[in-house]
Amino acid sequence: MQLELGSIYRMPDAYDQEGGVNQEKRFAAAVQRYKDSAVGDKMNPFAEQEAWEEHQIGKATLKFGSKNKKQAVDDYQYVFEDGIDFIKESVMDGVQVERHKTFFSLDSYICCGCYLLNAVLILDVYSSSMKMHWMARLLKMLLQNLHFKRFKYDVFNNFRLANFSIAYDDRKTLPIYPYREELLQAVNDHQVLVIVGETGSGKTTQIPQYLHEAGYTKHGKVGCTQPRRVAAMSVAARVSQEMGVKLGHEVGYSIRFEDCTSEKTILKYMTDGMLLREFLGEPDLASYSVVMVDEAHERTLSTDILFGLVKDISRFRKDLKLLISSATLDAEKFSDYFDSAPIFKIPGRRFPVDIHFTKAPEADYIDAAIVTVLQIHVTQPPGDILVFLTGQEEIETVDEILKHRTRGLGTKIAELIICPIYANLPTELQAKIFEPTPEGARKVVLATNIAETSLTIDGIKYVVDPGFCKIKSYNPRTGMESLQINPISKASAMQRAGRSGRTGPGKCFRLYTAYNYHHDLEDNTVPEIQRTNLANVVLTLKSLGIHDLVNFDFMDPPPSEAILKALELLFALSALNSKGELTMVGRRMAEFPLDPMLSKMIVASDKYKCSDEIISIAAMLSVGNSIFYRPKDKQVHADNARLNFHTGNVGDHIALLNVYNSWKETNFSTQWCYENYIQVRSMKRARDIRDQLEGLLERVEIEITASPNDLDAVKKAITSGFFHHSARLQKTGAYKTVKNPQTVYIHPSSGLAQVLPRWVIYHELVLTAKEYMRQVIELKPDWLVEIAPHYYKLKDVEDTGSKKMPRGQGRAAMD
DNA sequence: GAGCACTGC
Repeated sequence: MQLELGSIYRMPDAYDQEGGVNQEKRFAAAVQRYKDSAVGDKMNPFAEQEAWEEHQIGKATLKFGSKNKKQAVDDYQYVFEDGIDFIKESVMDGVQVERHKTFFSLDSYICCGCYLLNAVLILDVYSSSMKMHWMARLLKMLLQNLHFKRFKYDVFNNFRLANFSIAYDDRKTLPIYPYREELLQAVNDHQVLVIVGETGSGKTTQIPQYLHEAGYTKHGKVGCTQPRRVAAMSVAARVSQEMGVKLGHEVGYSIRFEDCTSEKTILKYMTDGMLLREFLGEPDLASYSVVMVDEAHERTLSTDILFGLVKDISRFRKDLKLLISSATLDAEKFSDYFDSAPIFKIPGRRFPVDIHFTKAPEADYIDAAIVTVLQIHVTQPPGDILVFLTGQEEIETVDEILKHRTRGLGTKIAELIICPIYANLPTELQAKIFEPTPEGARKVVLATNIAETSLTIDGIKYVVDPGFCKIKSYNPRTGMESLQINPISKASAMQRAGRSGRTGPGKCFRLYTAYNYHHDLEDNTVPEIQRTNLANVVLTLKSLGIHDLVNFDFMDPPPSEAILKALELLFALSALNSKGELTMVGRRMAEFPLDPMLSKMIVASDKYKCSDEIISIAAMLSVGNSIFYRPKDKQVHADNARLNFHTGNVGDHIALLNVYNSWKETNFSTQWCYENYIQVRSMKRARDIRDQLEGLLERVEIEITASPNDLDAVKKAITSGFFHHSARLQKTGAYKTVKNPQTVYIHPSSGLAQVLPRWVIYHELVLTAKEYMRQVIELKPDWLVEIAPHYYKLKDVEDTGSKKMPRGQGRAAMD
C-alpha cells in the first residue's frame, strides 16, 4: 500500500501553523526517500487508524441488541476442539479519543521509519508539529529499543530543538488543559484536593507547571511523588523540556543514588520513598508549598506513610497545599481520609476495550491461557497479545508449550513470536519485547505483574488475564514471609484490561466468569502496609518523633500485632529504650535505608572492626535473592559456580562477601559475572548500595575498618543484628528456632544445606514448599549470651541434645 | 535437594 501523503497533512493537529510551508517541503523529501526504499510499500502505518475508524463506524450502526450478540459469537468460532467459550460482557469506554489516534499511528510509523530509513530526517519533519507528549513517548520507545541505540544522539538533538518553538502550544492539547482555571481555583479554595486523572490526562506533567505559573513556587517548591524511579526521571525530563529549562535547574528529580536538583529547583519530581527520607531532615516540609502525591491508588508502603505525615503537618501548616492524585475506583476513600476533601475529575485518553469472560470456570488457567492465545491468533485481526502469568516458572512452561503446539501446526498459521518478560530476566533478553513485530507475524508477551504498572508495551491489542498473581504476605506471629498465588482484585483486573487499549481499541479475555469477577474478587488489593514487616516503618516514624504508633492516623491501619512485633524487635536491638524512645543506637540505625536488623549489624560492626566487610554483606543481602542466575538448562554449572564462593563452609553471608570481593578484584567486570552465573544488574545495584552505605558510615561516625582474616568478627557483627534469628539442629535434621520455637529447614540453595551445623543464624524465613531459612551462617551458641544477654540466658543455649545427634552431622567447619 | 510477584530508601 502506498503512503498517503494527504492523510497526514490534512490533519489539523499535525499542522504547524507558522512552519507549514517549509515543513511541507521537508516532509515531501522525506516521503520520497521512503517511497524509494525497497521496503516502503510493505508497511501501512495507518492500518491501525483505519481499523479504528472502521470500528467506530461499526459501533454507530450496530449499537447493542441481538445483532451485536451474534457478532460476538461469530468472532469466537472454535478453531480447536477444546476451545474456550467467551462472552462479551462489557466495554471499558475510551475517553476523548477523537484526534489523538493520529499520533498513535504517527509514532508507530516513525518507529518503523527510524528503523528502516533515517531517524534524523523523519523526526526533523515531524518535530515541530508533533505533540510533545508523543515525542516523549517516541523517544522513550526508541531508547528502550536496542535497534535504535545508534540514533539516540540525533533524535535527542532534534527533540531538544523542537521543543523551544512548540512547547507551549502543545500543552494546550492535553485533556487537562480545559480544566486549568477551574483546577487552580480549587487549589486556591481548598488545602487538600483529591484529583482523579485517568492515564494520559497530563496531570503529572501539567499540574505542577500550572501551579508554578500561578505563583505557588514563589514561596517554596512544588514536590510531586511517584512510586517508581523511572517515572520520576522521565516526567521531570519531559517537564523541563516543556518549560525550556535544563533538567536539574528549575525542574529536577530526586531518586536514590541520584539527586538531579539544585538550589534553583522549584518543580521537584521524586520517588515516594525519597520524600519520606526528606521528612527526616525537614519534619514540616518547610521548603515546599505544594506536595502532590501521584499514583496514590497504588498504595505503596511509602505512599501510605506519607499520607499520615502530610495529613498531620497540614493541620499546622495551613499554607501547604496537598494534592492526592488517584485512579477512579477509590477516590472517595481518599477524600474521606482527608476530611472530605473535594474530588476533582479529569478525563483521560484511552481507547475502548471489550471485556470478555469465560462462560464456565476454567480448571487449569495455564492451559486455558494457552488455548486462548492460539484462539486469538487464529481468529482475530492483527495485534499483539499480552498474557499475565504469576512467575518465571509459569512463563517458562507456557513458553515451551506454546512453541510446541505452534510447531505442530506448521505453516497453517501465521508466525507467533513468544517474548517472556519478568523483572529477573537479564536486561538484554528483556529488550526483545520492544522490537517491532514483523509484518504477518504476531507477538505474544508472557509477562508477570511487571507489565501491569511498571512497563508499557506498544502494539498490544489483546490481553489474556487468568486472574492470578503472586503476593507477598507477612505473618507477624511467626515472622515468616510467604509468596503465594492469589486471585487479583477488580482494580487490578481493570488495570490489566486497560493495557490493551493504549494504541487502539482492544480486547481483554478474562479466564474466569463474570460471576467470579463480581462476587469473588476484592475491589482493591490489600495495601502493602497491611501485609509487610513493619520494623523499618516503625523505626522511621519513631525517628520522626511519632510515639503513639497504634493510634497513628493510617488510612488502612496495619494489624496491631505487626506494630507490636516491630516495637519488640526494635527494643531487642536496643534501638528503643523501655519507654519506647529512640536510643542513640536507634538514631544511628535510622540513618540507613535498610531493614533495622541490617542497620544494627552495621552499627555493631564498629565494635568488631569489620565495617568494610559488613557493608558489603548488607548491600548484597538487601539486593535480595536475584544475585545468582540459574537458567533451566544450565542448573548444574550455575550451582557449581555458586559453591565456589563457599569453600570452607563459611556460610552464605560470607559467600556473598566473597562474590562481591571477587567481582571487585576483576574491576567490576561484566564478563566475570557471566562466567560465574551472576546477574550483572544485581551486582551493580549492590555496588551502588554499598557506596551509599559507605557514605552514611561517615555520617554516623563509624570508621571503615577491615578484618580480612577474622571471619568470627564478621559473624559476630552479623549475630548482633540477627541474634533472634537463631535456630538449633534437631535429631531429625530439621531445625528449631530458639525463641518462639518452630520447625524450619535450611534452604537447599544454601551452601550449608549439606553441612547442617548445630547452631545457625538465618537472614530470613520464607514459606514456600516448607518453612525455609534463606542465607544461613554457623554460630557458636555462647555468642548469643555474649552479644544479647538481655535476650538469651545460658539455659537457652545449653547443648543438651548434642550426644544424640546423628553421626556426621552438626560437625561443621567451626569445630 | 528446591524454586525467587513487584517496587522503594
